[in-house]
Amino acid sequence: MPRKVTILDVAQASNVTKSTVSRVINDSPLVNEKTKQRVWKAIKELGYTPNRTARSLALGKNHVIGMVVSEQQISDVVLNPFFPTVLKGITTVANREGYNILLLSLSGQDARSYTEVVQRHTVDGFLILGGPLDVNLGRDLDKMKVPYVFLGKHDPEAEHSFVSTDNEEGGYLAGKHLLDLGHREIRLLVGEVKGTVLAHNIERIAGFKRAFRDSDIPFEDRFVAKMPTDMDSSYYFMKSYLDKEKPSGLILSNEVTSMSCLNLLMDEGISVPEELSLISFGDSQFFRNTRPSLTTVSQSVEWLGRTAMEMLLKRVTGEVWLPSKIIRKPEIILRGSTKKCD
Amino acid sequence: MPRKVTILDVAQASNVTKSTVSRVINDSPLVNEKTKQRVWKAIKELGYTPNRTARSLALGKNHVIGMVVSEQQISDVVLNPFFPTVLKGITTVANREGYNILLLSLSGQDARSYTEVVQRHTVDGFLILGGPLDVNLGRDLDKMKVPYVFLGKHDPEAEHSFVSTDNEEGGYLAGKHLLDLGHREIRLLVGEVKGTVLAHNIERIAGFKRAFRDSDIPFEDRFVAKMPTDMDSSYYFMKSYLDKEKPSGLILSNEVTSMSCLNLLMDEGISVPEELSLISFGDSQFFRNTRPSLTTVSQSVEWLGRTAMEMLLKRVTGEVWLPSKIIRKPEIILRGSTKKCD
DNA sequence: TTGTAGGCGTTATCAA
DNA sequence: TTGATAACGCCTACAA
Repeated sequence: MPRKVTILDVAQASNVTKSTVSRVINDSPLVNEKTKQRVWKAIKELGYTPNRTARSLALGKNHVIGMVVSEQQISDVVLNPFFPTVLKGITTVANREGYNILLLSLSGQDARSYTEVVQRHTVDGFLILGGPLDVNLGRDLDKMKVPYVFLGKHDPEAEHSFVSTDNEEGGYLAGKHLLDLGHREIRLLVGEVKGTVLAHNIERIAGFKRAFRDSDIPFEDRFVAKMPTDMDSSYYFMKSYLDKEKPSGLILSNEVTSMSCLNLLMDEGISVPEELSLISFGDSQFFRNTRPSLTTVSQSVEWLGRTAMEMLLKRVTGEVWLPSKIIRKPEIILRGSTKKCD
Repeated sequence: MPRKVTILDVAQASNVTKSTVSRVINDSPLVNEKTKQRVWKAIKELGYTPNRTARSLALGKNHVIGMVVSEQQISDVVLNPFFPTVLKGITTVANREGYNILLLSLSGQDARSYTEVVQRHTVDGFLILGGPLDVNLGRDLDKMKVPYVFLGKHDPEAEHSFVSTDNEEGGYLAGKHLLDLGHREIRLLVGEVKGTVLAHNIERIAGFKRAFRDSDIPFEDRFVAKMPTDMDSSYYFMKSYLDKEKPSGLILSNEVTSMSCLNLLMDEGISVPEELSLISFGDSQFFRNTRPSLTTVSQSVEWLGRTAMEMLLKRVTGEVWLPSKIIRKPEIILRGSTKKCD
């Protein structure tokens, strides 16, 4: 096998030095038209393609974005439509701008394991997928001048760069919708991971309470409950929960638990929305194709991915360096799973 | 901001040269225990982490695998559980072995765009996700000594490295199962992409026919039909198809069209399996959680991902270089969507 | 056991 | 307009 053809081979073949070849492939204006043609000819004939690694080393830039997914999440990925959807948004922008995505999974959650990754891989920036992170991470990365954007992490108080949806508003919308329909026995069920409720759900609960205040209806603690997040456990949780509680309206925090719930209700012969109104948080497209289709507080997950990537590339190129936040208002998409309480 | 700490900084801090530091971080045996300790101490204190790009350049290796997804596929990714599932298998192995995944999307389908990618990115190998590829690609990559594995591409004739399931056998299993249950009006519906039937479906059709031969039942061409693959089109296709045809058994080629079909049958009030028996090809886990749960010809998608990655890494490390093929027999998982024809 | 020196493939800064 | 030459950060003979 012929060894890889380098810039030097091209230089010799076209009777110039590497410098000139380098200028040619980088489209520098200060090179004679004639030699330029000669060099291109040699490039074509030899089948030369610049080596990215060498270029990265010289430039300190890669055109590669590290997409950080905690190991826990990467296991949850199956059947949870969040990941592929957000990835679609991310890759759309990345391809358009000539960047590639390096999948990085992290075992630890501390800032140190991130900064280690930062140094190990010469990536131009990090897109960090949600989940509970060290509070100082954003600050540390900023201090190290490492471009990053959090996706789906919503911590309005901190000076981080992130793209997220307004979860408080989402909780409000869901609660308000059911209350407006006349439901009084309504429940918000939020997932718990290892005993803790994730930040976005805490915000949703806050919004949920606001809906009650807003409607002058007293809120009671029993209106909120925690549940497991995987398909099987959530199914059995729902089963026993509905043995005790008899809500007329139910709000679920993600696609997986909503599917479980839908399955259970079908198995138990409880009809939606006749006997129970159902709302799910989740991607706008997902519950369009269930039976019944679900009224959804929409997350626009693909939009999240696109926007986060665009924000990140602006930081990478230096176009906009300052930390910035984009919080998108969710919308409630009315479909067939909610009706007036009679 | 302090500039990045390099091997030289460590060397100076510990009163040795870069060579020694290099030996220490690469765990070379020929270095004094005492200096080793001294160097490690400096590494810790300075927070040094080796730069991967530089290392790649020197070594010609990266510990990065390029995962090639055609642009068409990356758009199909949403809601199609194949991608996240296979990705889970891939990342599981990659993490275990210390490799990372670089997402590469390709616009072209010709060998040239691949070889270009091969040279551009210094990745150690390519995992190439299914779909219709240039027939010569495998040969060309082999010729260039570029490690690769096709995933889900099954071309038993060619001397390629690939991991796949035995689609012919899958078609056979599905057909045989329905015939054994006494069904005679059965249909195999395969997706068509831009007017062409993908290779794996052609094989399934062959197996489907074999099931008829095997049962001494004459096969008729009308038993096989092509259908669109996206959620909406396939729904409307099914609608008009079932207006004309009245099968008692139906086999669908993937998760998306099966969901459409399930939705349509529910909308039309056709009960499964009482009025129609249904079989889907797809991941073993997916249809466990539909109502009814579907009898599935299982693809073990996660296994595919794991196995392909393991095979690839063996080629990358040189442990096994020769092109090899792994074809897994599918199994039929009996669930609630098929019953005896009465 | 450690140091020296050259190379991996590019880019960038000077001179010429 | 082009050519030397020195980085970029690490690895590895070869020498000491």
